[in-house]
Amino acid sequence: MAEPAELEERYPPRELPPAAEVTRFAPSPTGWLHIGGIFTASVNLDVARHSGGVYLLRVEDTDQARFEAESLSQFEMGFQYFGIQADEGGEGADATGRYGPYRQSARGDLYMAYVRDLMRRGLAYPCFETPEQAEARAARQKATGALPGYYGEWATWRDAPQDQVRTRLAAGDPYVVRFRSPGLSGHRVSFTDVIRGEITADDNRNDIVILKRSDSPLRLPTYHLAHVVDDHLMRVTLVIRGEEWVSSVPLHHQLFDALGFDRIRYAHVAPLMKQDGGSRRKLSKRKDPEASVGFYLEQGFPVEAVQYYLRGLANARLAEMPLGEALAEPLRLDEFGVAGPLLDMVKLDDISADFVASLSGEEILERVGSWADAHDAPLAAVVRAQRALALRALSVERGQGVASPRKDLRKWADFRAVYGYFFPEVFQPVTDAADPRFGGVSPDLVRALAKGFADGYLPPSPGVPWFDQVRALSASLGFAPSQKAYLRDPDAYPGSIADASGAIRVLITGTRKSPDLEAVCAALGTDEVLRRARAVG
RNA sequence: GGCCCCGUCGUCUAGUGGCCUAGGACGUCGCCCUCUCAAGGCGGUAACGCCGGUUCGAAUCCGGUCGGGGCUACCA
Repeated sequence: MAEPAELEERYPPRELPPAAEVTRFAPSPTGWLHIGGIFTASVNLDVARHSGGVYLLRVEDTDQARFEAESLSQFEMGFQYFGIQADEGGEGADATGRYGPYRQSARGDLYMAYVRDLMRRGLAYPCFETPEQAEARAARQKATGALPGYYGEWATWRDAPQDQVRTRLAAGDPYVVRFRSPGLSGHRVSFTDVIRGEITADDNRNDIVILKRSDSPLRLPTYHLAHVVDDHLMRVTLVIRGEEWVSSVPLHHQLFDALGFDRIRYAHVAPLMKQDGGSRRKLSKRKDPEASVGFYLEQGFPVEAVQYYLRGLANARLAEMPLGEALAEPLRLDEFGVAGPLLDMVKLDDISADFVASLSGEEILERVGSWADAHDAPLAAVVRAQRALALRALSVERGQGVASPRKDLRKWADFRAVYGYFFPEVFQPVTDAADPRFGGVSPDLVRALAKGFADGYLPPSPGVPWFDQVRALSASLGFAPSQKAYLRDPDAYPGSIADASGAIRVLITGTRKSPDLEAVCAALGTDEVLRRARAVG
């Protein structure tokens, strides 16, 4: 096993420009990433990139109980989708690199080297307290109003006689290793957080566990030791992590000091929140589907939209910029809000709709296609087989010369519902004249409208007011020429032009809500229009 | 309970003692456009948690209070 001095040489300081930051994102493999994780990872990446530094990914798999095997591939899918490419440690389990390994389960020897070092120097000690005893201790502390933790009179193994320790060791009794905290009760410490400024808090005086129980298959460190050892050895310069860690900083500083490492700067970012009844709470993967990165992939939210939204939450200034500019603009840590923002899916929808509306039909089709490949294979097949039709459908009220492009797509999962009827493979012809979708127009009139429309059908052509044929047909069947006219004297008409064209719309599209009928008919082609119009019996 | 952090429209926020009658964006409501939608145009709605203090003057400073969040694990 290596000595600390050798490790210093094995992992020397990086040769980087002065202002370059080495950042990292260190998720635990417990399923899909949390969307807040994507947020934090993006911030780390952004800071490293814009400072000319290095962004690395480290997998914190020290919790055997919560480990989920598929996490690693889900991480990769998530990072790939959001374009978060790590400079080091990014290629999953086999990641190699100058400062690796990048999975904590593969770094056992490193942690052990430092635990041994601390023990030799009397800064750590074995503790034979059983889980049951720990529970009893916590209960007694609670009952007597004492602060929880392993300290003072409660720290029974802190200064246990050497021979007692040796006996237990010889007997093979399981133990954990605890850090001998130098913290004094009532002692205050302060530090500067890059986002939150100066923070003063009680010093840590708890002898926390740094090495987990000796009877587990792998001898693993707790987060605290792993963080300090890893971020030092990987020569990280700025730890950007979730706010839940702020209160551990005094402890982490003690660990850095005890190990003889330089302290690292911290930036703690506020967590994404969720409205829950009258109050708010941390967005939770367990309770909130939108907390999981898998949700965004399944729904097919455009990455740019999600990133734009998230960046706007981080730096409000960026939310006021156009999307492209905001994505290129460096994030500024000192502009971060310190209170956790509510994740507003309505706002995200709005941003997404705007973004999709800025795309060309080709671009949309490209993205819908690759989304469907993974999440809706039948749709993928249709869209690829009918590329020309799909492009015609996506050119309806979209593309150059259109003043306000359609905003009916927010995410790729919407495509089937919003554009599905263009495709004969997806569309179900409406055959029943009494179908409720005709909205109160009598079956006889529906049949008359269908027949009249089909028999006299004039395909769209430039310069011809196509809709006039619908007006004429509508009028010939007694419908009012406008909604206003109808409302003035409802008894005089079977409905208005809106009802008549609505019925035709249902025949052609299966829904009362669709874009301009002429444009839809142009995209479908005459044969298909007539087939649909004649489907009703 | 202890420690830390935070408190401006429903949401994200602008605001750093007078430019604040508190601005913007999303939402929401209304009107217009209109063959239905998605949009678009125009207009409205809505906030400084509360109580004291400092000051000629406070959203901005101070104290208290209330509310919210985080941590308090052999989870990260």
